[in-house]
Amino acid sequence: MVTKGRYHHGDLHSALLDAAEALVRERGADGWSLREASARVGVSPSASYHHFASRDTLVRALSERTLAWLGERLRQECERAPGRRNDPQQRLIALGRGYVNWALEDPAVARLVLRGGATGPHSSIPTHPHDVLTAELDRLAEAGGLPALARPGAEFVLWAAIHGLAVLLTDGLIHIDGSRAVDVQTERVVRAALNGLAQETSPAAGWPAAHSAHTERLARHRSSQSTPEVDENH
Amino acid sequence: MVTKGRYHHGDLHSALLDAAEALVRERGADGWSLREASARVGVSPSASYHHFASRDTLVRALSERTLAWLGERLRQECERAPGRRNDPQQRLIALGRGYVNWALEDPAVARLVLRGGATGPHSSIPTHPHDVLTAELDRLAEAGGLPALARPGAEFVLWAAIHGLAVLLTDGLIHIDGSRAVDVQTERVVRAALNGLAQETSPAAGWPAAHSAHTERLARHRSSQSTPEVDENH
DNA sequence: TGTACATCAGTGAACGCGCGTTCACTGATGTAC
DNA sequence: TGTACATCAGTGAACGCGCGTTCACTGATGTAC
Repeated sequence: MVTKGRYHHGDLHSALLDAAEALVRERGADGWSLREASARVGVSPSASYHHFASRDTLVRALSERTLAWLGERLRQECERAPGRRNDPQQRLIALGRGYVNWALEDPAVARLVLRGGATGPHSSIPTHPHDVLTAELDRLAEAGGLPALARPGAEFVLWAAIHGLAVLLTDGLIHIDGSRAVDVQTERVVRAALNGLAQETSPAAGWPAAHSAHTERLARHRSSQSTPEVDENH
Repeated sequence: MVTKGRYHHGDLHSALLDAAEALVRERGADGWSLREASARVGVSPSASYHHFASRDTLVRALSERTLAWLGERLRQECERAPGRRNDPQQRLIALGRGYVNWALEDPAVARLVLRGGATGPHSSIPTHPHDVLTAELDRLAEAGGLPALARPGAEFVLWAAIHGLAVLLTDGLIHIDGSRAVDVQTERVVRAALNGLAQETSPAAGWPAAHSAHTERLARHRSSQSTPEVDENH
């Protein structure tokens, strides 16, 4: 894609996202400006306002693009998991590793994305990481690896464990040397959570009580499509 | 403590920490400035430089003060845990609840503190939350609630689970309505992790592989005290 | 007890900076006829 | 195929802002004699 010397850039939207992503990697989640991103693309700062309403909008768009990419990656990692008959536990371990390894490979971007709040109210990310997790837990439950009474809300237990490990590592509160050791630790965390859940003998009181912001957004989005006149978030 | 009209403030150091803490609560972890904190105390911006080398130093000091306070609070919550004979599992559930509830009660400060990195290289926090956790796990292991082979590194599994839940909640990625439901979810997470760990039948390969930044700092600090000439972090 | 003086903890003005965003504008593109 | 013109996607200057930090200074404190 040749863009040299052209007055119209061609794809400034993606180019700005790319530049912002690179800046996040170089300078940290907050250590960059809209002006820098524009300059890097070779465009005046005001040009970005034809593509993003504000700096914040750009950040959110980057967050969503990354989440969609990550969701797809995690889905693939589950498919590639070892073990005959597509062992659902191995798939979940692969998912956890994918999440944690991504966070360590791209810590600054991960901090930006996982910090959350940055996700827009109407995002509809095709393959959200959270959706991949719930699907894999459904698969485990169907295969008998998780009692039916333990299934509701299990995604929040597992997500907490995996997410916690990921952010403790990217924020430098825990150090683990070597990617092999990281995998071992991730597997331990996932196994402990799954085995602990599998041992539950009574359903959690008052369930379901927790909701993922992503799922809530989806629900709101769908209901606003069927009955647009009650959509409070236009 | 009357400070009105005095040229010398008396305790500007703590006053600045207090002001910064209040500003974090009002405007978020990053939405405030050294100048604002000084103004709130009623002092010129430059006065703060007699007490903190930079804005960053102030942030770190606030972080450490809060961690010390939290550690002490968690220790007390463990003591107050229900169950006869000081049931070590109940104590760990109380610890988890203390951590998560604190994060929800004071989300902006929690984000600042838990983001980490903000803790100085030579901090020696008297009762660090991480120390409380390891002590409680030791107690559980001694009481027979955790096989000896599962003990090494168990703190990282549990910490990941609790920390993950706390940050997912404060960052708004998960919503739970009502503090009772939060307690239920926290208990579920802690129980799952502990029960999963208790089921382990072989020690994790290559253990110990993980280190908490806090523990590392302590070790470095101690060795630098005994042999100050090899301290690389003066 | 009184005084000289070093030290400590403030002041206030200034530095240089880069930021997000707006505005009137203009060059390029693409479509209708 | 050629032309008129609406629309789109840029420019560049300016706005107002608050920031962290430094500097020469001064008022208050406390200690030695």
